[in-house]
Amino acid sequence: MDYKETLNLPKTDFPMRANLPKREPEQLKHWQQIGLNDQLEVANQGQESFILHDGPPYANGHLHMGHALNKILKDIIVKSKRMEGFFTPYVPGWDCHGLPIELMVDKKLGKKKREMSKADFRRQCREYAKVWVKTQSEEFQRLGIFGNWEDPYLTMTPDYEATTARELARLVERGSLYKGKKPIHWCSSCVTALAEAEVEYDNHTSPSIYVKFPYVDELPEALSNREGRSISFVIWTTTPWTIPANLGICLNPELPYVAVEANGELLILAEGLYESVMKTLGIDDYSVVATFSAEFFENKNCKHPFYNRNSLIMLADHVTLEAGTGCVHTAPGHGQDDYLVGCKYGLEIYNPVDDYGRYRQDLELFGGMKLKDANLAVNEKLTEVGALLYESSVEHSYPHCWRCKKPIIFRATEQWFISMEENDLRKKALQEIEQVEWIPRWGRNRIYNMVETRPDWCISRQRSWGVPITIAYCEKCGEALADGQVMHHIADQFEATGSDIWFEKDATELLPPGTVCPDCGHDKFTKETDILDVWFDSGVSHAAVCEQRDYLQSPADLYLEGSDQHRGWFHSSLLESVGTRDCAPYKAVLTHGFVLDKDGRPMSKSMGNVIAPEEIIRKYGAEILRLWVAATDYRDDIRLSQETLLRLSDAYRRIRNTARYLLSNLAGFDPKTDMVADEELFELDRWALSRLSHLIQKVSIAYDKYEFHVIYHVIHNFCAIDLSSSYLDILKDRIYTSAKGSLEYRSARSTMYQIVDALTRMLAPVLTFTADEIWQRLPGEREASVHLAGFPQKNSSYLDDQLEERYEQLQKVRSEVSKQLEKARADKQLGQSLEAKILLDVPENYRPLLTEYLDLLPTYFIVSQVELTDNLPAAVESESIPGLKLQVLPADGKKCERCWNYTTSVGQDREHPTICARCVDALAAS
RNA sequence: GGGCUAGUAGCUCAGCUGGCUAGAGCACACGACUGAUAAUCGUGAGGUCGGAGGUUCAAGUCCUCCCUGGCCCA
Repeated sequence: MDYKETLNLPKTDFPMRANLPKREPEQLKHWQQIGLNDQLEVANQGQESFILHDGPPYANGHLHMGHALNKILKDIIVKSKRMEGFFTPYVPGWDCHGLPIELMVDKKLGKKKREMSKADFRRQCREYAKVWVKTQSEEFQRLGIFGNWEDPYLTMTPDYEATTARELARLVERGSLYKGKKPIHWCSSCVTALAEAEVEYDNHTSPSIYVKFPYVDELPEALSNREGRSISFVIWTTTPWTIPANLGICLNPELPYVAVEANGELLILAEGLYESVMKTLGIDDYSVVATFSAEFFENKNCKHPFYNRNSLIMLADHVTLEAGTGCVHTAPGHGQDDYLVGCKYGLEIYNPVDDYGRYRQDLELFGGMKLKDANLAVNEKLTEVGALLYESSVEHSYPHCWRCKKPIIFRATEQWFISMEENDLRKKALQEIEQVEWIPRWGRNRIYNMVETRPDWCISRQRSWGVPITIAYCEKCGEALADGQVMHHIADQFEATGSDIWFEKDATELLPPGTVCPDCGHDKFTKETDILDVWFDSGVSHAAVCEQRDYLQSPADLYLEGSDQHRGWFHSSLLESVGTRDCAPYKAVLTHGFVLDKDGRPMSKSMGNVIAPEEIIRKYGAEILRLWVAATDYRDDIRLSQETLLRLSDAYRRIRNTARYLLSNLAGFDPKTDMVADEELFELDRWALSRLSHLIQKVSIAYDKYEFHVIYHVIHNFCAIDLSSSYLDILKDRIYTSAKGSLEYRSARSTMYQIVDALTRMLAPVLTFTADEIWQRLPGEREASVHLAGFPQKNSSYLDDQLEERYEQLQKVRSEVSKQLEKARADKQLGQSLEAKILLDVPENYRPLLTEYLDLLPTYFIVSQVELTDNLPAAVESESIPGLKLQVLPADGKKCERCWNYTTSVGQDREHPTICARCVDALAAS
């Protein structure tokens, strides 16, 4: 007789190999057929909601790992919150305006653009953005991310643009908006102002010149005897073209300065620098004739080297001894520090440079000249007037345009600003930062420091693809009509057709009928041509999305983006919301780090170290990508390498196989009729359920704290240790050999059923595909998808610390037994552990426990017999359990053909002479 | 240069307020099984905890400096 046929061997059609790249698309299709997404969006409606507001990715290009990381994290959170019982609608969004799209379209259109109206050009941009929204949407969905993909938010839709314009109007109503002249990064090639984020620093070779500014004011006492002699301040600069805009010289109030006599004239520079400067200038013969503090010179004047005007001497902290002369050339229209100190001393924010990088026509000496040629011309002029002391070149880090890569300039132009001080915006924003929960905690400091010191927000962009700044100018007097009501009137028109209307109609049509200039009463207007900074667009999403959709709410429960968004979206959203509503748009902000390669370097095309999500999906499946997100502590930067992916595939297989094995032992199991009552469960099974309950607790806490890597480790360890190498291994004998109707069989199956059911639920937010695949094979009546189900019950009645404690002790002994078995195996004494009998000499502290569990020990150790004895001549003493001695002997009796245990009962039954008594009983019972 | 942040075995992570020979899983090596089988089980070998000082009876854990990275700014 083939007794194998009488065993309850594992049986399942759940495949061992996942073949995820092929299976996942099928599952996605199935979900679509059953309308899963729609069901999820309304699941738990009426319950407490949890709103994770999506930060919009930019609608350009395929997804990279950063996108994948971000959206998968969000997805895990949304799924877990939903399974906890929250109502969790999730509306994905896209950032659609802005320079990068504009430049891409620009490039695509080429010369055609010249014949195009602004409105037509914008339509092209809109189409371009649409294509990428669709592409990225598909790519996100391929990752198993659930959400309202049918109705996402786009910053370019009419309703959204209307909100954007309204939000601007609200700021105007609050008096936060002003037009100012300020030096900003300016790309003469792209003819646009650049945001700081649009500036890249790269090496650049610039001229390096030392220039004399003749001092024309009262002399300090130390030099009073030099009356009538030539005295000059020496400045150093790498931008000769800014000399025509020079209005002053800055000295550091803390530093001593010296007058150096050389070649019959006096030069003034910082004491800490004069020696090196003299060396540079090639002057050997010089002497210091006086030393004095900078204070004396404050508000005194030099003369501009070639213009008939003064250059004011000022004091400022930004002057250092790191380079130059300690006397800093100051052009308030061409530098940030220059601007600030210029404001302080009441200088004009003077900018003689036009949009195209040329001096204005009216500039004396250089009018109309391109800046390219200006450095040379200025140097010539300086030489001519005898002011140029030295000229060379220097390579240094210099700002470049992020798009065209050309060097940019700093130049003051008229711009619209949101004031940080008006309405106490800065102060209120800082207060609101304190109200928000920042995860990790240091995020608070990061954004706080930025808000504390940031300048006013320049929202003007001299571009086409964006929401217009809806301000008109009186044609007659030029006064700006920045009126909240008027702007709301315009915004209302955006609601229907979008902001394109601003570029299609003229001012009279757009403004409320009868609008006249409040200043001069004139009724003809021109439109502002600047558009809004895209950060303003996305910054209003709390108003355009969370407030507009009745199933959402603002402030949102959570914003979740990369840590760069402390300066980006978290920042702009905060300022916009505080500026209009006096409160932060989020209750909590979670940040993740950046995806780096195996060496901790950023991934970049030029480095050739990029791993694309698409590649991972194709090779391993989206599930492995999701597992990677879950397995790593994302609060810091996270690395991604091929090895990591291989390791994760292994881990995935481990989890999958554990589930598969559990399923395979549940064939034909019906929880309705086969479940064993808790009090009837075998002790080992109760142990397993206690372990499971602990796991559920840990996982629940980890989901709550967004610590997914803990979930991964804890579940993986549970599968590998508690289940695979312990519980399931020990259980094999029982589950395979016992009679189907027996309590021992049903107890084991009831337990495995609970375990696999709970595991599947806990895994669902992470292993979205696999969890549902398991779910479909689970016995019992259940929801159509695991994603419609809840997390496992936290059944604390299974928790039994004392039981676990006892089994922990047993486990220690088991481990010692394994070691001895291994030695016996190495000595070729045995193969299968069932061939062994174990003799134990147990120390006092273990004796009561092992005596109590003596009957279980063979099962627990997976050997045929265990005996406790103090007579062990050939025993080995354990290293980790003092006093424990073990000896491995061949098992008594014969091997049972059915259960493979060795026992003396084999041969006793006449009908079944090759099997043991226990198996005979089992056969009789089935 | 500034703000924030990180550096524990090949990989991913534990190590709380300083306290027993620094842990886990995976990978690796070796072995067993062939009734989880492109599985499963066991055993083993891997770390001067980025480096150097210091505080302490005692430091991966506290302090200082340095090195190497990351994000954001200048």
